[in-house]
Parts: sequence; structure tokens; C-alpha cells
Amino acid sequence: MNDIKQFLRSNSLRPTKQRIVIAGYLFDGTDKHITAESLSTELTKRKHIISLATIYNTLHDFYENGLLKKLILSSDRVYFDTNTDDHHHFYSEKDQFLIDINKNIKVNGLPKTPKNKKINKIEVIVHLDK
Amino acid sequence: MNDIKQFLRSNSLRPTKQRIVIAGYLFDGTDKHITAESLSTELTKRKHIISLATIYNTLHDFYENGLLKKLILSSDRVYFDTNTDDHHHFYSEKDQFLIDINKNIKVNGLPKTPKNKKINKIEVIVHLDK
DNA sequence: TATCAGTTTAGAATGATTCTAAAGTGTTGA
DNA sequence: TCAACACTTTAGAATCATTCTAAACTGATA
Repeated sequence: MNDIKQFLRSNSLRPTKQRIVIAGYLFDGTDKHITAESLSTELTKRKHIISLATIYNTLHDFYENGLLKKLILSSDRVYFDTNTDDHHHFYSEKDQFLIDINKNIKVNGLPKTPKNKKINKIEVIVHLDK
Repeated sequence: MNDIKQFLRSNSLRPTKQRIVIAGYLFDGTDKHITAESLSTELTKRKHIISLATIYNTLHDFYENGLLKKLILSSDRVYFDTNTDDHHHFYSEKDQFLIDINKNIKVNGLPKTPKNKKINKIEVIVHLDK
């Protein structure tokens, strides 16, 4: 709990009740893929009632501070990933199925980066099913 | 024009006025990345007034019939790509910048596909800037 | 050319996300 | 310890891409 406060502070986030609860859940040591909706459901299940607006704010704040990765996989919801290491994903739209690929993937044969641009990150999505 | 009609028919799409216009624009030989909005703007510029609903319907129909690729890159709009070959993309969210990578990319080191799943496609997105 | 299934369309509805502005709360300095 | 204020939270409204509805229209067929 004080760990969490310190953790938030060290990421320039004021440790409010809500952020402490959310961070406590998200960063419990197990990698998680969540959406605003799924996070809200999970917190409610644990008797922590936090408004959706705050959940959106918090996910955004955590993302902006590098505590979460944002995944754009579907047009109807945004996923966040608590694993912020460089990694990739298996994804099944049909089954809402999302698994990290932590193995070291190599992408070979990339052409020259467009003029005046820098590569920020390379994302590999392995789409399953159809 | 009759080419386009045949083209639509051969893809089990009834060649309506609107579809002919849209297909004529989309499949003119040059690869295009479009959104419903950008397509609407482009058609309006060419004096072809087609309702947004029809534009959405048509993009969806073309996609369902394999004439377009769908690209989920941003949470606030869906891109379609007239290049349906296996290929990848450079993408800059900041600049709404999207370029095909047609070179042969190889992704090495993928782990085993999850049980009972089949790989549908592998998508590589090279994110530029930040 | 009549008929009808497939299409188009205006306008309403949807739903995730963002915005607003008012009330609440960490933090800081004295 | 506490006043003061900047930062947060929140309910509810607003936004906006996309989908839905159901009525009018049209390509295909016989």
C-alpha cells in the first residue's frame, strides 16, 4: 500500500484513493489485458466503486506515464496491457482472445524508414481465426 | 464502366450506380488508404453525392468480399486499403501517415500457435514518431 | 414490363470515450 | 496542525464514428 503510493509518486502521479486501488489491481505482478469496461467490472466485483470517468482518466494517466501499453486491435474498444516490455500478441477478434508473445521475435526485410521519420515501435499482431 | 459492372458482378455484388462510382474510384489502379469520411469527401469533390450510410455499407460489402483490407490503427476511425495483397505498414498517428510495405518481410521466432487456433494473418505495423 | 429481392437513404439510435464544471482531496509551507 | 490551492473525482451531458430502421428505390428475372 505504501509501496503503491511510492510507486505512483515516483511516476509523478498523486496517490489518490482511486489510483491506489486501480494500481493495486493492475500491477499485482501478473500481466493483464484490460479495457475500461473490464476494469470497471473487476473493481466492482471487489467492492471498489469507481466512476467510469475516473477509470478512463486513470488508464490514460497511467498510459501517459508509461505504466501501460495501449493496444488498438478492434474498432470498438481500446485494450491496455500491463506488460510494457517490448512484446507482441496473438489476437482472435472472434474470441476476444489476446495473448502476449514474449519470445524474441525478429522482423527481417524492412525497407528504409520514410524520410525524416523515426521508428517508434514495431508491432506484430498474429491474427487467429477469422 | 462495363468492366466495373462485370467486376462487381463477379464478386457477387449487384452493380448499382453508387457501387459503380465507388469501385471506379477505389480500384483505378492506384493503391489507396481511405476512411468512410475521406471517401465521402473525395466523392463529393467529384460531384458524386452518396450518403454516408451507403458509403459505410459499400465499404463493408467490399471488405466482406475481399476487395478491401481493413486496418485498425487508431481508435477513432477505420482505414481500408485497396491493396489486398499480403503486406504491412508504416504508420504515424501524429501525421495520419500510412505507407504500404510491400517488400517481403519475414517474422522469425514466433512461438507455437495457441491450441486449437489457426493463424489467419500476421500484421506488422511500424509505428513512426510518437 | 411487372415483380421482388437487394439497395439506398435520411434520420434516429448506439456506445465507447471525452468533456464540463462542481464538489472533494492530497500536498505544502508556515 | 491547518489553510490554501492545485490536482482529482464524478455525474451527467456531449461527441462522434458507426450502425440501425424502415420506407422509397432499382437492378435482375421471366
